[in-house]
Amino acid sequence: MADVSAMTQYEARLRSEELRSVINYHNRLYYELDRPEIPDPVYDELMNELRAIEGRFPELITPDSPTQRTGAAPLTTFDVVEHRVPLLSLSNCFTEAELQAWHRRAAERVGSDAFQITTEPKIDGLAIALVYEKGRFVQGATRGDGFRGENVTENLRTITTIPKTLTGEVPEQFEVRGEVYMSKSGFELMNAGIGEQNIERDRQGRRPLPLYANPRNAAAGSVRQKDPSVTAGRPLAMYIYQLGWCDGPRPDSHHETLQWLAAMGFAVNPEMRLHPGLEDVHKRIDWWGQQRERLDYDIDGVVLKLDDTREWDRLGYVGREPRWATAFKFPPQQRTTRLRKIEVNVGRTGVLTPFAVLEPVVVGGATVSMATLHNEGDIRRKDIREGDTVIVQRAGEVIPQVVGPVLSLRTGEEREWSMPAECPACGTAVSREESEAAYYCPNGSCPAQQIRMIEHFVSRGAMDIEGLGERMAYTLFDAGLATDVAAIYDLTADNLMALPGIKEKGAANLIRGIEASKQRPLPNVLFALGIRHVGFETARLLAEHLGSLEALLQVDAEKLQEIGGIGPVVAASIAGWAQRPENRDIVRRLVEHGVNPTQARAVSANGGPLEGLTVVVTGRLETMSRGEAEELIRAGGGKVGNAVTKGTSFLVVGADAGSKLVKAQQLGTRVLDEEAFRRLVAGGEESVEPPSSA
DNA sequence: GATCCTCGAGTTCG
DNA sequence: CTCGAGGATC
Repeated sequence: MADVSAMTQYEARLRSEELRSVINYHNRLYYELDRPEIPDPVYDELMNELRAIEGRFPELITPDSPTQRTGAAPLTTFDVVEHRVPLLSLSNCFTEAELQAWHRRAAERVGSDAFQITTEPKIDGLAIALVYEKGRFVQGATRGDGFRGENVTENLRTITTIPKTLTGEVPEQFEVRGEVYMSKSGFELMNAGIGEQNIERDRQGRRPLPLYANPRNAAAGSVRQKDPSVTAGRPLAMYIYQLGWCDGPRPDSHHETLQWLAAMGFAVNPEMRLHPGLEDVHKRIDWWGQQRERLDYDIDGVVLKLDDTREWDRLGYVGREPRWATAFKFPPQQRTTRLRKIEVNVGRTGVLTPFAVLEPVVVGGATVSMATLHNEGDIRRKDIREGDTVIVQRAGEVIPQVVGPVLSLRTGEEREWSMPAECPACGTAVSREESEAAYYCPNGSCPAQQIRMIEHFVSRGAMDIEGLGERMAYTLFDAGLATDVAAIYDLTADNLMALPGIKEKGAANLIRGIEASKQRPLPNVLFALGIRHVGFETARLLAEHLGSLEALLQVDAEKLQEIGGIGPVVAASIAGWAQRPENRDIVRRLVEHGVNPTQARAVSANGGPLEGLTVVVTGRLETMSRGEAEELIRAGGGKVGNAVTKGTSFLVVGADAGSKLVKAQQLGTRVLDEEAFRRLVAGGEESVEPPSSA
């Protein structure tokens, strides 16, 4: 978002005009066509910027500004329903300070800060109002613009969690409000189903059906189907969160109201809580921030309401937003920012990888300033240009990713990008194999590649040299002390102390780390050499075949192919590497320096509890590290898998598990938690537990 | 020859 | 985590 506080009035006017037209455009896509082009948080951000500008320059507010409405005009294909009491929106809080400010304002009007508050997860679905007469469901409508919505009664009748008739004593006429949503698992299944239909359609030469981007869009699209039988086939559900209007007496508190509604037969979210004060609310919000991925529905925040409904009238409204409620919004997982330029990174194999240099932006709690763009083809496909406003998200909550440009914000100043003709590190002309996606720097002595090679050599899983990381690798290379990986073993304490920032102790530590690395197992050493196509797995196979480091100098491409898992390409790569004089020299010097790989422990013959099983680990484990878990699997005679496939025996799942867990559920793969996994490894689950074990 | 699976390589932030 | 590509398998 642009810095509004620094804008001149003239800039603000231009920007607000631009934002208004962009937002109106997206409103139309979203509300009328149900085909949003940008994700909700991005839309929210545009709205926030416009609000910020209008807040600072109120004279710029126009009657047609999207901030002056709560939605868009309803679709014409459904009958219009006038809401007897409008469905308004909630104010938002993004920080603790904003939340406290809301609480303080409420406390002033209540005359005390000792009031109870309810919280419930804010489900990302669509708001719906249901009208009941004499205990029967008679009408359901979307929120629309808050005053008038669409009559979608027939479609809502197909949702099983919406009661058609109520039980017990109920008011003559009343309205309830809630959220219609689609579960995450239901959404995955539905999209998978559409995917299968599309394969069939493709065979028949028909156009594919559109996939829904997320559960929210899927829910909205499903409720607004012309044919109720289509809606009936969609996995929709509804939670009621409020009593609208009511002909008759109603409870004096929000939590009692919800209990009352639940007794009538409505589905009420079981996660609703009553809190004595704001401190307790904070705890619940923090908890939700941690746990929200575990829910089977998307939430984008937590809704707070004063529990005492008699206060609601006294507190009233600010504009369109009630003072007695607010929504605490979680930091968005997607944001927009400006893509300043595209630069190129050189990998250890010479692969050139473009990455985006971004205007720093906070996404999901971390400041993102760079993101990989994979390769030139990907940039073309997504039509990403330098200067674009782009949507950034964190894949799997961690790795920043550029989703794509916001086309509607193009100014015409953006520049298309293509791979430079020369390597940015050494200036050598780049090349690309016809069939491959990546460009390479063909210069083996390119400094960037050499540094990456050293980083790889010393990294965890390879020689694992303590005290030698990315930074030190650069320092050594820069000082001419690490011309190749074998040169590391020529280092002396005196050499090191001549370098800036290294004193006696640091030098001694590093020398000790280098010394210790000489005893790494053979697979690690082979992996460390950085031979193309030889990752850790292939290095293990190779180690079993070779038996020693020296044997690498005698390899033969034909022989290598006899090893299961090694084909012609990998064999040629290994043999080619071993043939080159500079590589032979490295191996010889390593051996001379006493790099004496201990042979890999023979794969435990049999009898292990995991014999013949492939195990995949995902999520954050509580009592062991990822590496320890993998060690346990191997020790038990099992194989460590990277991805969940139908060959996977079971999945060990920790906290915040992501796509792997979803995949396992789809495939019906057995899922174990840490506890069960430990039991299995410890002695097999069938084994009889001795009575003494507690 | 097509398809499924596994592996390799590059990836960001704190 | 994601993509691309190599290897195994039918």
